[in-house]
Amino acid sequence: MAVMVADVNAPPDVPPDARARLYAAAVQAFAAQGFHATTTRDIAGAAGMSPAALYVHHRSKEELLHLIALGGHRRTLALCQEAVGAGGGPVRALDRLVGDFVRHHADNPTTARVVNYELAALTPQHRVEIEALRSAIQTLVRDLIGDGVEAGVFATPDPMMTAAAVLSLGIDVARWYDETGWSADAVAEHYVGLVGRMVAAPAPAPDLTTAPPPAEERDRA
Amino acid sequence: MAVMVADVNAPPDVPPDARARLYAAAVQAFAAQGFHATTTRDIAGAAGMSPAALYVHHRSKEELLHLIALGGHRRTLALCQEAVGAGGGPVRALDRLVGDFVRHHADNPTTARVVNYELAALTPQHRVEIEALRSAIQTLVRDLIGDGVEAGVFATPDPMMTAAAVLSLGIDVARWYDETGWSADAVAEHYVGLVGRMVAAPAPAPDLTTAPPPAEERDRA
DNA sequence: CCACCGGCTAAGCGCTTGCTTACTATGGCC
DNA sequence: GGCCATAGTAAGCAAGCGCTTAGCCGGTGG
Repeated sequence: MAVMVADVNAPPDVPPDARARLYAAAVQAFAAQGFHATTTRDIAGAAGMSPAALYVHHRSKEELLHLIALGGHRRTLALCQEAVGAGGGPVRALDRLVGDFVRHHADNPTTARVVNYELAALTPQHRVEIEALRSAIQTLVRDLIGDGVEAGVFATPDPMMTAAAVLSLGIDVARWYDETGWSADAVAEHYVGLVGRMVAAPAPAPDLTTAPPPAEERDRA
Repeated sequence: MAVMVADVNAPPDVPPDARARLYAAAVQAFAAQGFHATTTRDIAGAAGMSPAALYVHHRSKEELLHLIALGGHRRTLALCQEAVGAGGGPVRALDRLVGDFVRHHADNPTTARVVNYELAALTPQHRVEIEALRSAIQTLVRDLIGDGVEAGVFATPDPMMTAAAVLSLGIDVARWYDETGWSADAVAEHYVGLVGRMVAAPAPAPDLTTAPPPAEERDRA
């Protein structure tokens, strides 16, 4: 039991030592091989300890996964909230959200992979908790895009689907980022541009007395 | 459940019976719980057979995964090749590729999840083989976008990154599609629009004697 | 009628798993 | 020094794992 700090989320714990080492080793192992392919011996060994040491600092292997997922989701949600809360209107908020979201996933692809692809291994209760955080993130992005459309600065036929696409773009970066040599900033910047074009309103609106065309007027051939 | 095949590629075998049932059960189980959390008993049981029956029709659990991954990737590659080979120029080809790619991943999210998220469980040799197919798909999309940029019908600062984004959009659909009530066609159509806007050249080119501005002229605020 | 053969299974082998137990070493405090 | 709490370990348990073995069963050809 030991310290039992009520665990804020991860290793801001008293000794930044063994517990944090186990946490870090679990992140690496879960990301590299998946939760179920990782043994408690793997984790303890990578942290330089005997198999039983894991249970001195953590209740179970699943609790480690829960800790990682919780911390990761809280950080992502906070990042999104800051982007939206900083003001400046939907355009600036979406730019910042996409930039920060992508940069975060490129800078932390290992954690992000665990956070996004290992959730099936959580207990039902923990799953529900994490799913609520994911839902909050999704709602935030949906509302941001919806607000922009209402304000006339974005144009997209279905804001919910577009929100799904924006989140997809960001999350999936973690899957392939470290196979590339690209810098996190370069990818983030590029993605801000892509999303900006995706949702751009057709014209800067020189005339809004007459009803604007409902988007979808792009000429392709 | 019983048969549930619907898969074109994998079991072109003599009896479309036990072998195909095991294959289908493996797809379901790998997608739902992951490869390592799935036991050979799970698969055989879901196929209505005893544990040992799996080994009458397949060499190992990993061979089943390999079969699934191979079939899935071949189908996706073929779909991309058809879109590009159908002619009509880069714009039409990209429209078709995105539409078909997204529709395929929405119609077969279960297979697609295995195909994209369980590759770490393959043996190194099988991994290499699958990675070659993925690389072919990626090259195809990169070249298509690159060609469009050269032809002046697309504009994007980094075609390789944009290709990564396009593939991300399509692949990630499989992760969330069946939590939604959206139709595959609706998602596909929407995504064709999103990608079209992402890569659209700035103007339909009414005047090409003067050099066109090198993209990035979007007014935001 | 029988020998055969492929599909299928009951039983189980050797090994690994997550986790527990019983114990030792260490260091601060009276 | 005596004491206890804490961090850590060696050993091991019950359960479950992938896969094999030996043999049954029913249909088919001679």
